[in-house]
Amino acid sequence: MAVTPPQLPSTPPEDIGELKTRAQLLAGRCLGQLAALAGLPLPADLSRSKGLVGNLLERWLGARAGNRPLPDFTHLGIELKTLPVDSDGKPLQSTYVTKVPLCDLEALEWRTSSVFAKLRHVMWVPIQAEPAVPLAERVVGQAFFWRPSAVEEQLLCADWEYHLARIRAGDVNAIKGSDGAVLQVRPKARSAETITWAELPHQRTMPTRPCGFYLRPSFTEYLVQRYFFDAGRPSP
DNA sequence: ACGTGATCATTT
DNA sequence: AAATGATCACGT
Repeated sequence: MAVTPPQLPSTPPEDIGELKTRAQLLAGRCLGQLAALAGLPLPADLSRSKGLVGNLLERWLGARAGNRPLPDFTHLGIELKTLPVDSDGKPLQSTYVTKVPLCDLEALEWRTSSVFAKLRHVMWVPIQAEPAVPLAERVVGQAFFWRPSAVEEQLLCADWEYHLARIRAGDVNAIKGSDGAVLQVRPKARSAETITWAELPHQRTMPTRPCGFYLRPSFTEYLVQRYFFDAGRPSP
């Protein structure tokens, strides 16, 4: 049977089934082919195009959340994340989630937070990302869907609450990348000199480094392992 | 200027 | 080698 090249969708997927169908057509294809079919040039490397792979997959899957702090497939409540992996399926980078909030801090709650909104339902798309492989030859993997289990949500929530407590206390500039078991707070800005203002409770404000929440590679590695190597196994 | 898409590059 | 802190491009 002839292999039909996929076509760029013009509309978001109507349901998760359509999203899975689109992803299935991309699995096993290389970035060079997908970029060419989309009419986009591929640079030699990602040093000046760090978001290129994510943006390319957004186009191929019909994601349209723009830069809003909402899931990519807004009507489905599903967030798209590409996951750079090596040949063993091990993540090579942390995963950016969303900006760390610096205003209306009193009212924030885990269940209504941007982190929870983004991670409640994630479509992970592994992408071959070893630097030795030319960008155009890197292969798109099998996508998988993840909803945090009760235990996983508790891990995320505990880190989020811990970070928020420090932010509310005015200690955001003291948070280190080593803080948090699965969810980190790290700089997220144009440069180290970029400054924004945190609106702390009781109308205090303070100059602050813009930061983002990130998932540690060890956490996403666990998700990959669970999905691809533990699926369907009987419980002990 | 800010948030999302992330990876880069230096330190540990 | 892994992790942390720094950085690049794009759309709005």
